[in-house]
Amino acid sequence: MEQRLSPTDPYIPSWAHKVASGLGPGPHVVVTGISPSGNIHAGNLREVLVAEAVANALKARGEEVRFVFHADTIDPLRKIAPGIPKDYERYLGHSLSRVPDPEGCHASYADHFLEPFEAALEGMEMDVEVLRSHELYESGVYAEVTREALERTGDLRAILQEISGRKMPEHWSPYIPRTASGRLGGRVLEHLPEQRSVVYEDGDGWEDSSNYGRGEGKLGWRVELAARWKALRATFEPFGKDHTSRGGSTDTADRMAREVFDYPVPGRYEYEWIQIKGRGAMSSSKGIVLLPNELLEIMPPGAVRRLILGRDPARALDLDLAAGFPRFMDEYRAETEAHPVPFAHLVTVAQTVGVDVERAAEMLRRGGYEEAVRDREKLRQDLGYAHNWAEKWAPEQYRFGVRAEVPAEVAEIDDEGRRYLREIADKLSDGLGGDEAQNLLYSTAVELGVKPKKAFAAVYTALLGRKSGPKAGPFVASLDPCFVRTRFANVSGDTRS
RNA sequence: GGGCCAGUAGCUCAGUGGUAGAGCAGGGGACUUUUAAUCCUCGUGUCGAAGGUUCGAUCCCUUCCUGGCUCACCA
Repeated sequence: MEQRLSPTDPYIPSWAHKVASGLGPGPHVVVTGISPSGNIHAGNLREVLVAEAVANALKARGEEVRFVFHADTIDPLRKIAPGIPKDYERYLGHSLSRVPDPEGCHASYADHFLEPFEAALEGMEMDVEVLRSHELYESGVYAEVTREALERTGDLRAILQEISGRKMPEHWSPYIPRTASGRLGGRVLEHLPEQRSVVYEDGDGWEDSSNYGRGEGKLGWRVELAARWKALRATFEPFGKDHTSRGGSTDTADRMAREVFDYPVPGRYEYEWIQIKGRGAMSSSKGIVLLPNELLEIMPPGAVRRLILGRDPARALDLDLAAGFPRFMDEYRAETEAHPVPFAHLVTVAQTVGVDVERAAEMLRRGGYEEAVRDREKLRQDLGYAHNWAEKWAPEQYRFGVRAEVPAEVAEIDDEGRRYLREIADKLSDGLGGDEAQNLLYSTAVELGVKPKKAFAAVYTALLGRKSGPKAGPFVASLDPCFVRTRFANVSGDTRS
C-alpha cells in the first residue's frame, strides 16, 4: 500500500482535508457500500468519489489507508426493476449473487450491474478494493460479528424498536437464514455458537440449520451496517442524505455499534444528490440514469472528479452536460493544460474529420493550435471526447455533419446561390488555408452581388444540409477540395436544368 | 414533523472577518466577412430578515422567513 502520493497526482478538495482532519489517527479503513440491485449510476459514483477524496486526504497526511468498496451482493432481490423479466418474481428474496443475470451475460444478477461499475472505477484509475459481501460472508469475515449479534438479539431488537419506532416481530432475529428454496427468510429458533450456526424453521415448518460462517444467511441490513464497521474496522463512510434522517439506518447503526458491538462509530460525511439538468434526480425506475461510463466517454477521469466533487458534495449538484458542458471543459483544461483548445472548437473539428487524428491535427494547426497538436495520443482522446459529446449531448446548434450524399435541403438554394456555388467550384484550388478560403468565399459573393449571408447559407446547405455551421473558411479548407468542388458543381448543375 | 442544503448583480453561481466578484444576458463602440461570431468597454447589488459576538461580518453564533431535496432499506 502506498504511503505517499505525488503532490500533483490526486485531486483533493479542501472539504476532504477538513473531513480528514476530523478523523483520528490511523490506520484507516474508508468504506463505501452500494447494492447492485440495479444500474450503479453517477450518483453512486459520487459516494465512491467522496470516499476516495477523504482516503486521499488521509494518505496525504501520511496515514495508512485501506479503501474498500463493499458491494452488497448477498442482499436479497427486493423488487422487479423495469426491464427485468416478470418471471424473476420467483427470485424475490434470493441473494443477488445467486440470481441469474437477466441478460445472460454475467455470472449473476449482481455481477451484471457490478461489473460495468467496476470497469468505470478502473477507467477512473481508482485504487480501490472491491469486496463482494457474499464472499465476505462465505469466507467468515462476518462470522464473529454475527455471533455477537445473535447473542445480543434482545438489545439489538430494543434499539431498533426504540429508534425506528417500529414494533419488531416476536421472533425477530438479527440473522436471516437462507432457506432450502434459496429465499432469505427462515425463522431462527436456536443459536449454536460452537457450530457457528442457527437452527431455523422455513415457511412450511421445516427445520434446518444455517451456518453463518459460510454465508448460508446474512444479517438484516440495519444490523449489518453496524456489524460491517466492526468486521472491516471501518473508520469512515459517506452516506447519502436519505440514510441519515432521524430513525434512519445510521441512527440505529450508531447505537448498535456503541452499545452492542463495542465499536466506535466511523467518521461520516453526508452528501447531497446529483441531478441531471432538466431531467431530475437519478432514478432507475424513471429511467433517469447516468452511468459513470457515460461520463468517461466525454471527459477524462480528472474532469469527472472535478465535475462530481468540485463543489462541496454536501450540496446538491445539477449536472449540465449539454449547453453548459463546453465551458466546464474549458475551465478544467485551463487549469490542467498549458495550451488548451477550446472544447467547442474540438467539437467542430471532431464533427468535420471524425476521429481521424492526422486530419484533426492538420485542422488544428491551421487554426493556430500548433502546440496542442504535439501529443497525438492526447489529441486522439480529446477528439474522442468531443466526438462522443457531439453525438450524445450537444445542443442542436453545435451539431452538424458533412453529408455523404447531396442533402435534400439543397432544393432551398435559389438560382443566385447555385451560381455562387458554381463559381466557387471553379475557383476552389487545392491547398488553400483557412483565411484564404474565407476570403475566396466572401469576395466571390461580393463579386457576384450575392449577399454574404445567403452565400454562406448555400455553402452550409450544400455540405451540411443546414443554414449555418462552423466558420466557413477553415471549415471548407479542412475538407477534401475535390469533394467540395464536386459537391458544389453537383448542386449547381443538378438544379440548373 | 425530523434532517440536509440553499437564499449574493436580470440569469447561473464564485467568494473572504476588514471598503463586494465571474460567466451569460443586456447597453455602447470596432471589424463592409455568416457562426452561441470576435475584439474593446460598461456592474452600488438593503450579499433573505432580525438580533448577538467583534474595533469591524456577506462571511462566526442564535432565532426567524422563503425555497429545494430527503425520511425505513431506490445515493
